[in-house]
Amino acid sequence: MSQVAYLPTVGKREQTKVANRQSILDAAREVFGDLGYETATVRDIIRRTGLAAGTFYNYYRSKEEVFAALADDGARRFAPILKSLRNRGYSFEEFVHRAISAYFGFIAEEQRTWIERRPAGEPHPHVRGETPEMAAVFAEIRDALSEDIAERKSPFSDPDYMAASCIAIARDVGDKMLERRPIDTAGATEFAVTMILSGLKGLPKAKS
Amino acid sequence: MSQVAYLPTVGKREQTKVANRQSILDAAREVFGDLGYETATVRDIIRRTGLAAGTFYNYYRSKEEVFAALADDGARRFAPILKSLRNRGYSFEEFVHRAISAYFGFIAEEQRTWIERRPAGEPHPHVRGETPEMAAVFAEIRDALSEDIAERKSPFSDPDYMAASCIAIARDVGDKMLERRPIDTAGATEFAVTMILSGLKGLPKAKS
Amino acid sequence: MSQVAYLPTVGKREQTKVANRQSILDAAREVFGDLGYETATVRDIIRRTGLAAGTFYNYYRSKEEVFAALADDGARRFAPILKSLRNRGYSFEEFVHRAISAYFGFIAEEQRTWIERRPAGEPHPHVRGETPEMAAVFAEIRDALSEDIAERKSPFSDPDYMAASCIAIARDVGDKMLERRPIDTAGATEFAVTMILSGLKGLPKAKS
Amino acid sequence: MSQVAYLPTVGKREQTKVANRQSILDAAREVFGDLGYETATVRDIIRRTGLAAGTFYNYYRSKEEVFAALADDGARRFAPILKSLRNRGYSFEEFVHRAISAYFGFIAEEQRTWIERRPAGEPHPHVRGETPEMAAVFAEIRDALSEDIAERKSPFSDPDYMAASCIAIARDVGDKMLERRPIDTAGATEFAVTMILSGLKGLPKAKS
DNA sequence: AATGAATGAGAGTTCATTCAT
DNA sequence: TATGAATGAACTCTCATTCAT
Repeated sequence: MSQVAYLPTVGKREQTKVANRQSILDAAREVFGDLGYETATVRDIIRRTGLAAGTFYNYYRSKEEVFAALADDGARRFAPILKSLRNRGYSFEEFVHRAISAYFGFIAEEQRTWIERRPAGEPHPHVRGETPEMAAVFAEIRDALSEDIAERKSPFSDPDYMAASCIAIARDVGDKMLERRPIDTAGATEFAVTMILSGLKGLPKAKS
Repeated sequence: MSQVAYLPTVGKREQTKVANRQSILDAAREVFGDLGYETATVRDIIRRTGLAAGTFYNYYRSKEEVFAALADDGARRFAPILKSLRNRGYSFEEFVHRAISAYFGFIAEEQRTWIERRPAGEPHPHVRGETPEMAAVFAEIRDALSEDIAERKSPFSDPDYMAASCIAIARDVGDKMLERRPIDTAGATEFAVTMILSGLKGLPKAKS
Repeated sequence: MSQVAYLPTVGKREQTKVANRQSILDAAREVFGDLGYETATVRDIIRRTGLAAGTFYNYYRSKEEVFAALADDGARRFAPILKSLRNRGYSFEEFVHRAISAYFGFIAEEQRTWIERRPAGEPHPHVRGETPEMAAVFAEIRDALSEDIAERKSPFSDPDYMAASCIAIARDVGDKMLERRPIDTAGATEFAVTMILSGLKGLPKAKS
Repeated sequence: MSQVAYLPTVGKREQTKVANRQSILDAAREVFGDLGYETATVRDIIRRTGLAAGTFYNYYRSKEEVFAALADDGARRFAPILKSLRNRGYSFEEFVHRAISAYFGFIAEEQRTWIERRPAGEPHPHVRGETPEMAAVFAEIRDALSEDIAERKSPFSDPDYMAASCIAIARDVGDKMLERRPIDTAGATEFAVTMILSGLKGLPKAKS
């Protein structure tokens, strides 16, 4: 009666469902970030959530599934940017610049939203401080770059090593960037792109 | 009884002690290689060893400790090479070349000794196909590079990003190198060094 | 609105109440048939029902209770036949014949209605392929027979063993009968009755 | 030193191992008897044992495996008797008599050793009061009988129903026998054999 | 020292049942 | 009355670690 007709009513049930799903995702992101994918357990996620053990399984069937959901989420949010990258007829230089810039922008934004407090002593060298979202987006960038390099019949030798190098620089400079305050995406982009492009220029041309 | 009295010998005890320690290390290396550090369990190591469960704890107190021992082992073997690098008055170019070359040589050798068969589908992007030794040596190289870059009052801006980039290239090109047959350390070195050096040259000079 | 006013009707509520109760019973019968009583879970029943989990508890308080309801149902349908058996002054031979015949007829009919597909490999010898209804009717027959034997001051020794034997034959021949195609109740009845009656005749008379 | 040389020494370890294995088997038998195979859980068994949860798995890998061990045990103890039955050239009458007698003897002995106190109210009609051993031995008898009947080109019709009947009588008279005090295996055997043999004699000859 | 069974914490998962909507 | 998400107990099983032998 007191409800405006054209607004879809959202019951309290619906609300808590959404809230729970979200809090599981949030908890999972934190746990994956803190512990790493392998070390993280479903129970860790649940605990951080305050929900009952069984509740987790109303939303996701396994650790893999939450992880995938998180990764998909990142990939989905990043998709439009990436798409714009793929379609236009950019020069290689332009492409690299935009890709790196987009990637750095994304992870900076991620980090900003999830200021995770990481205990000072790294529990183990293999644990990486990425959220699944970042990992997924990184994978997208990696694929885009590899593809672009492969497609362009690059004059340079060994596109495989080339792609690996570009990606390596992007990832590690990105990581370093996140450790600084304030986070300067423009500067990091500038650095990485320059490093990549002039690095590539120094390479010998492929034998024809 | 059957021992010749006047020759200083190692007692049976000592022998098996050494042998056991070694066989634990060997098993651990295989297991870490096959399963990754996180996924590997002490049980896995013991199983591959043929020893009793309790025996493990006579030598190492935990998975971490074997891992560290393995890493130390690698670092120790790599130390002389690295030392020679640090002491002489090489130019930066020379230094980079030698460092990368030494690193690639080391991991290629490692890999040759431990042809680990890794299941085709990477279960997760974060699992790396390195032995603890490689990881340790990588860390040494990283430190050496960072230090060298920092020390030289490099004319280039942002030594931190620079070091990160160099290291990133070294690691990822190294990884790719290991996937090829035959393993061509010279070629990979050539590539990585060129990429690094010409990349760095393209960077703007630091503001003075 | 669309209901004709002057006809006494069952409200929608009543209708769905009946329908729900029935669909729970149907689902339960299938589940018990497929999985066996012990293995079956309330969840299994609910799932096959399409109803919400909570709805089950508006009708039955537990698995035991649905089971009992199903059994009662069978017993109730069988009751008239059984009653006719108890009241008339049949000879023992006649009684046995009619009882067995009635039992076999009932279970054949049951089976016909609920062609349960049972997985080939019996997971365990104790799981029986009966519906609760069959079990209940079997219990009725067992009681009737025992009673009749006890009442008749049978000349034969050991009415307890006698009853057990008759019942055993009835049950197991009945089970076998259900496995054949076409189901031949007349033949099975013939066999079981003959076996029972001539078996009993061979027994020694009770000591007087 | 104080040990007699030709006696195999049994360490304390060995002793407790044997004792534990046995106490698991004993607990399992009780639990299966009380709860039935489906309802019984590994935890139930462990609990009755006083051992730690993990200890169970040092001996058996699953509920199935303990069950099988128990059944095998019964079958193994029964094997010699059964074998003597299969080999000799007994008449059918003689065969049946010996088989039933052996079966009743076995279950009486079982029961005597494991006077399980069963709560008065049967928790559920499907739960049978047999140990896995009895079940296994029953299966042996069933097979032997079926085989023998099938082999003899019996003049009687429908060997399948015949076997079912014989077995049914054996089982159910056996069950009843166990409920009486004192347990009279001779009497029960007499009854069952007579019932079976005279029952069979009454059957029509097979059509030739 | 080596052994290997015992231990008990804890992981993943399912289930009966409740209760706010 | 129907709904279905939340709950938490309980289950199976594995693991690191201890300790009597």
